[in-house]
This record gives sequence, structure tokens and C-alpha cells, in this order.
Amino acid sequence: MEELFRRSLYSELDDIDYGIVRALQENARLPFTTIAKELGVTEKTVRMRVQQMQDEGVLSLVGIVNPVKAGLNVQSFIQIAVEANKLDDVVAALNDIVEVRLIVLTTGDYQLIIQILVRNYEELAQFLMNKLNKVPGVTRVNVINELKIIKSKYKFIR
Amino acid sequence: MEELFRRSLYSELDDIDYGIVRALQENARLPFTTIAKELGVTEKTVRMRVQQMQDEGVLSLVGIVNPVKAGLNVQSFIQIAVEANKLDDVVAALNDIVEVRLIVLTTGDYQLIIQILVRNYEELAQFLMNKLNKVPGVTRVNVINELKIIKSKYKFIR
DNA sequence: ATACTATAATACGAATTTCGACAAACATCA
DNA sequence: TGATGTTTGTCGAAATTCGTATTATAGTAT
Repeated sequence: MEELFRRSLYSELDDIDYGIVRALQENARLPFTTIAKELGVTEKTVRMRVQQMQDEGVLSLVGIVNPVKAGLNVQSFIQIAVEANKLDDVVAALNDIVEVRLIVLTTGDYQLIIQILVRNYEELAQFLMNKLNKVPGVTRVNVINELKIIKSKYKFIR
Repeated sequence: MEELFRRSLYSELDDIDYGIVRALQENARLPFTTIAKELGVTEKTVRMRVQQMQDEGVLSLVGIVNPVKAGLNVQSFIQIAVEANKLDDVVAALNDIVEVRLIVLTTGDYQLIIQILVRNYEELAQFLMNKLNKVPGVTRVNVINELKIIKSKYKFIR
């Protein structure tokens, strides 16, 4: 027994959930009372729904920093080819590396694509030489530097 | 005259900014009073810093939905090769497509990498055939499907 | 150094929001 | 129908936010 109780385990979000999500997508600090008024439910209901969605990993309310404004000037996608039977180990190793902000299993010539954030090219070089290339099972990497982020939106629901 | 006033235009974040950002990264709804107490400044100061950082695109406080939980089951990276003189037009066209959540100018064999979110493969096919392949200037695309997101963190600052 | 200007921080009370305990409504199922 | 578990609503106390006014700080010109 791991979880106490849950609604529908969020097999599907209902209209209220979508209303809440749509509102919070724009502004994570929007008062629950405002959202409640808009949706015609109580503040308590909104509060509980948000709590549940957060608990179940449906919704995250986070502050996101513009990496460049915080000195993380070099961002790269890195495609990684992995020995078939070492995938778990490689993933586990990547998970522990602080520079790595995204790990995705993909189709294509490489098994993984990751995204990293570092301060400068020196740090990128360090990452590649001292960290990534020392992970056993990595056979080939393809570094794609991000020259400019033209669009990045977190508003997934319309 | 476009902006009324601003501090240092955030050439650099100071300790208070970093303190605020570090706190809000974890929880975008953390009370400003709590952050203020922790940093030894007034709630008003925190409130003003947050407002400024938001105004200048340094910080966003957003709700992020788990796409899969919201029915967006197919996520892909797509690398796009573009005719040299058509880059602006292609970018402009991509910007208007709702499925596109990320557009990055990159080094490598392709000029752009984008990320898209759609409900299913039917929608992916529609996107590729009816939208992407009809953008003038696109010469070659490489679709990389995301099979599983293993790690995705928004906490950039440590 | 002094005055001037602009920006940032503080103090603080009113308005609003959050929170928690309890009760009511609702659904499911035996 | 009754029993159980879950969600929603009610409501008052506690905490937070917000706006105004005041003070502090920094930079600049005189």
C-alpha cells in the first residue's frame, strides 16, 4: 500500500481540471479564489484539485529562469548511441550529472537525446571529456549546440 | 520611451535575486513572506524583485502540465534543414503553428531543431504533411520521436 | 562636499487569500 | 437501502498580498 487515496488517478482530466490548468499555465500564482470564481466552484475545490494534480505529477508549479540571464550561456542537445545492454546504466549515470536537464529515449540513429546547460565552452568540454565520455556503454555522441532559442513555450494546453 | 524604469537591466542577478529564484524554482507559489524571512529582506522587496524579473524575461512562474496526462501522447524533436535565405520565413511560419513548442537555431547538419506535441501519430502525420512540408524553404527534415522522457527538470540554478 | 534625481527598500494597515475543521453531497457497491 | 469512501461546500481564523507613504541608497552634476 503506497498511496492513501486518489480520485480517478487522472486517467483523464475533467473540465474543472482543464480550467485550472489553463489558468495556472499563464500565471502559477493566480489566486485560487479567482480561478474558482471563473469556474463556478469553491476555492477549496480548486485547492484540492491542484494538490492532487501536483501529487500525481500531472501539474507542476515552477519558477523557470532564463538560463542565459543566469550565466548558463551554452546549451546543447546531445544525441547518444549506447551499447544495447548498457542502456539502463547509462541512463542512471546521466541522471546523476547536474548539467543534464533532459534525458529522452528516442527513435533514430541514437538511443538517447539529452539537453545540457553549462556556463561556457570550457565547461562543455569538461562535461564531454570528463563526464559523458567516461560513462561505460556510450559508443558515439553527436553534439548539437543551441545557437539561439527562438521560441520556448510551456503552455501545452489550449 | 518604452519602459518606465528598471534597475540594472539584469546584466547580472545579485544574491537576493538568486535566493528568490532558488526558492521559486521549487515552488512557484511559495509565499513572498517566507522567502523574505529567509533572505532577511521585506516581503515588498521580494515582490518587487519578482515583478522586475518577470517583466524582463528573467523569470517565469508557470504551471506545467505533464503532456501525456493531458492526452498529448506523441512528442517529437524534428531537425529541419532550410534554404539559406529562407531561414527567417521558415522560423516565422513555424512560430505560428500551435503544435510547435520549441524552436532552436542550431549547429550541425540541420539549421533548426523544433519540438512538437500532438495527440497521436495521425496528428503527427497531419503536421508533417499539411504543415511542415508545405513551409517554403524547408529542404529536409529528420523526425526523432520521443519514446520516453526519463528526466526533465526545470531547476536550472543550483 | 552638497544638492538633485532616480531607484530600491522599509513600514504598515487594509483587503484579500489561504488554510483547516467540519458538514453536506455524491457515487459505488454489497 | 445502508455502508463506505471521496469530493465539494461552508465558514472563521490566520496568513499573505497589496498599495501608499516614507526612508535609504546610489549615481551625477554643480
